[in-house]
Amino acid sequence: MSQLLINNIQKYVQLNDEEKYMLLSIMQNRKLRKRQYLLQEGDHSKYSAFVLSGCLRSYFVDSNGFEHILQFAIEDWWITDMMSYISGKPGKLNIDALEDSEVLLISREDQLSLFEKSPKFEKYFRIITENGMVSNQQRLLDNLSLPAIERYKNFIQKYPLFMQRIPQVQIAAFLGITPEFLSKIRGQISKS
Amino acid sequence: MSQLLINNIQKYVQLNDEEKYMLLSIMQNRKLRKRQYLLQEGDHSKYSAFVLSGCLRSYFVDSNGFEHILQFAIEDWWITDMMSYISGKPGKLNIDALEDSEVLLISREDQLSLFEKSPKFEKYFRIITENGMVSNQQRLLDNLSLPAIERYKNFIQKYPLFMQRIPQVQIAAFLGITPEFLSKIRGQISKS
DNA sequence: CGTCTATTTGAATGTACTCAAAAGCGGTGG
DNA sequence: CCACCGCTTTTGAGTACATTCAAATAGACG
Repeated sequence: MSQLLINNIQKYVQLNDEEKYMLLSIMQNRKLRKRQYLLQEGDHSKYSAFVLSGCLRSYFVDSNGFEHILQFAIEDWWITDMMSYISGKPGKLNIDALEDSEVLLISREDQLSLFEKSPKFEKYFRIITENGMVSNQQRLLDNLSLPAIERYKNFIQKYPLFMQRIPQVQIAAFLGITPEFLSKIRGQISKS
Repeated sequence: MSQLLINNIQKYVQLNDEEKYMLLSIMQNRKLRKRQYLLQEGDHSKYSAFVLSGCLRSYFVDSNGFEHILQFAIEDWWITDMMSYISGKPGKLNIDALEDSEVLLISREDQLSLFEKSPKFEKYFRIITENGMVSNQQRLLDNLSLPAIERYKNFIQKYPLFMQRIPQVQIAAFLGITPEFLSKIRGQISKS
């Protein structure tokens, strides 16, 4: 199963056997039940997780108790509380499983020592971080420039896979609207 | 003046004289007048810019003609249309100068060849990209979870330097509100 | 089947926008 | 150095998008 990670990396850099071995020997496998936390607010996010199967989310709980979702991660995606992961400080995010899931964990320490051992790993993470940044910027622009109905249509188009497995209440928390309003938007769309 | 860039890099990695020379020999100096474009929508963002002096902004113009600001960059900051810069495709952003400015430009090609020549450069850009991603995520969460007045208060706290030199209409376009509404918020704050 | 959660629907409310106009401010030329 | 012009900020009234709260309906799971 960890072949999924190797393949993901080899989209960007070619690894030799030694490098593959180094990587796999430091990554920890963990299974999560649906609704189980990988990380809770206030924890130090010691690990970054690569999803082998299932679906996780990272989210922030605001002062009124509302959840705001930063990221969904299905198979072949990375997820962590980056802020806490790179700073080593306690984070504000929660990460939990929306489905029974299996992940590979890498600690920041191990990741940095991997970078020292082979620049290929640094290159790989530099590239996926660049890509992640672009996604975040695009999402920010969508939030600034589009009304909720357009953001929802974009979401459907961009992440058709998510639609089939993620409850609407979670999608609303990702789009930045209430579940009630998302329901009204859907009614509006299906009539037109 | 390009010492500013060297110092910025040396916060994260130590460069020897050869590396400094490699870097400086490929960076192009450019002066911009106030209101001058560094990049226009539809262009390929060939360069990433390090600001030596002055202030630039990157922004998106929506279908109604409204501007939404993704980033301000003053001295010691990098700015580009990352999406276009890394993909090589035409971008949707504009970048222009809010003040007379001076920047150092690096092309993506030269940047990548720098990475090949010394992993220190890749490390540096990996780190600042990670940091940029964290800022973007924080901003996204603010937009999702806070009303405009709180976002404005956060902005003042976080970027006191910007307050003194950036017009309110630009700050409104960054916060995702109209200039009229920002003015009303300010009235509200100064009364309390 | 029954319980718990997710979704839909509706009425009242609030945050932020639109449009219009006035006031303030800064740069430029006479 | 002042006057004027253009641009930014303020103010106000009316409106719209999205929320809140409540209740009904539909779905999922043991």
